Amino acid sequence: MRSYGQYCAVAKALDVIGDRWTLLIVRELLQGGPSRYTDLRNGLPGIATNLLSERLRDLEAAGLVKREDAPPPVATALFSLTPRGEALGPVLHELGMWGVPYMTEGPASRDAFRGRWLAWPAENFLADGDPDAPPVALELRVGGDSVVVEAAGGEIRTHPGPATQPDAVLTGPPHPILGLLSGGIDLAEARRRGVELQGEEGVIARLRPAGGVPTA
Amino acid sequence: MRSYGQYCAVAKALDVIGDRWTLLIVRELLQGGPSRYTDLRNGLPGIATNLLSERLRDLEAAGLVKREDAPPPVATALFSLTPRGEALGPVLHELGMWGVPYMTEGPASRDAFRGRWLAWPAENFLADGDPDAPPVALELRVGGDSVVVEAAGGEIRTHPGPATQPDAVLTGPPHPILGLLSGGIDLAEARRRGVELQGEEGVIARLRPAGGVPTA
DNA sequence: CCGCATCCGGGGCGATACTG
DNA sequence: CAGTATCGCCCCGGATGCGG
Repeated sequence: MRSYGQYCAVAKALDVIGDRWTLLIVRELLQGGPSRYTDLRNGLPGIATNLLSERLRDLEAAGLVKREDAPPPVATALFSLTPRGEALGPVLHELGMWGVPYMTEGPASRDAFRGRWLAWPAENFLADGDPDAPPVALELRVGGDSVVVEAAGGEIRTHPGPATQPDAVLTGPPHPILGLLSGGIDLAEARRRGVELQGEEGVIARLRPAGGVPTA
Repeated sequence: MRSYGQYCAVAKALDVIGDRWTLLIVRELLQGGPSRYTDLRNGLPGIATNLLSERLRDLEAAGLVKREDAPPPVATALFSLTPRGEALGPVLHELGMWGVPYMTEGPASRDAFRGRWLAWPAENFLADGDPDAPPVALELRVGGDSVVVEAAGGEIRTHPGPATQPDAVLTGPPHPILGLLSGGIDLAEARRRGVELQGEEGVIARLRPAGGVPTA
């Protein structure tokens, strides 16, 4: 990308990751770990193939991504983040948190969706209402893939699913699940809109203790 | 900007602030407070006037910026951030911190510079080495404007200068000042490269206690 | 099938000129 | 001072081709 020509940390950062699609590629690698070209293409609906390959080359040249030849059984290239690339985690976290309000308005007509993208709304809306209780895991299973939300000791963590032993599983379309997490609708209303809950119902109550949005 | 068409918090955020120059305009408003058009133009060397006005319109439409008619003595429009715009503070902070390493390599030949841009390197490299001592203020005066770095109770804060009663003032070209802050060069070498120190020399020692880069 | 390279149309961007 | 107007260019998007 064309440099801003400013001796400023923010401008220099944008010189490196300001190109279109670049941060979304980093998002994929952060959430999915080492990935094949096709995995990335699949996680980035809408990207043109030439842009993906060009960005990967740029990111490699900038030292954020490294390309490895996979071990024998796979025999294909794997892209993964270098430490410098992983250091973008906090940036993406803050950016995602800032963007969560745009999701509560519902998806635009033709928006693509992946279940793992619920990680940011989950971290934003949920809290561990009972820090002294044993850890619980809630799996959100939407549109073919899933995120696991874990609450332990007052902390909320998310990582790509599926979970080995989830205490509860929510299945259904993205918008009512989001409404349930944010407190905009209750469980009965969510069920009416296609959400199914397996496992302990108490998990939901623990993660959304106030019945509203905490720390808004 | 063209939407990514993804129902993801990060993608939605980039739909709003992913356009070129947009985050740098927010940077100016965050650091400088309510600003006139010309102030923004001055703080954003390299931007085309049509882009600045177009971005300001977009930002206003998105609810991140509000335009106010200034009080009588000034009689010109002032642009300032809404709460939603100010909520980008943590994003810019993380982005700036991530970009600091690109500044230690020195400015490119034709890079523009403003003293306040030293805020991020200062927050990154400095620490309060003596939390129990009374607060101190260090002013960095570079290229016509300045930042104030305050250390109090173990915390480092920065805000646009000048300071009312600085305990020390560093004046000089950006690169050796940065080298001094980062620990890459010592005070004697910095002086050789055009840096001048007024006030208490001990302030420098307190802010760079280990003589190296803390929490690297 | 995977991982690109190439080609081409359209629009965002950059620089300058111009206006109230 | 605070923008608007204009124009060339390059980045981006979409489609297709192609070697391993």
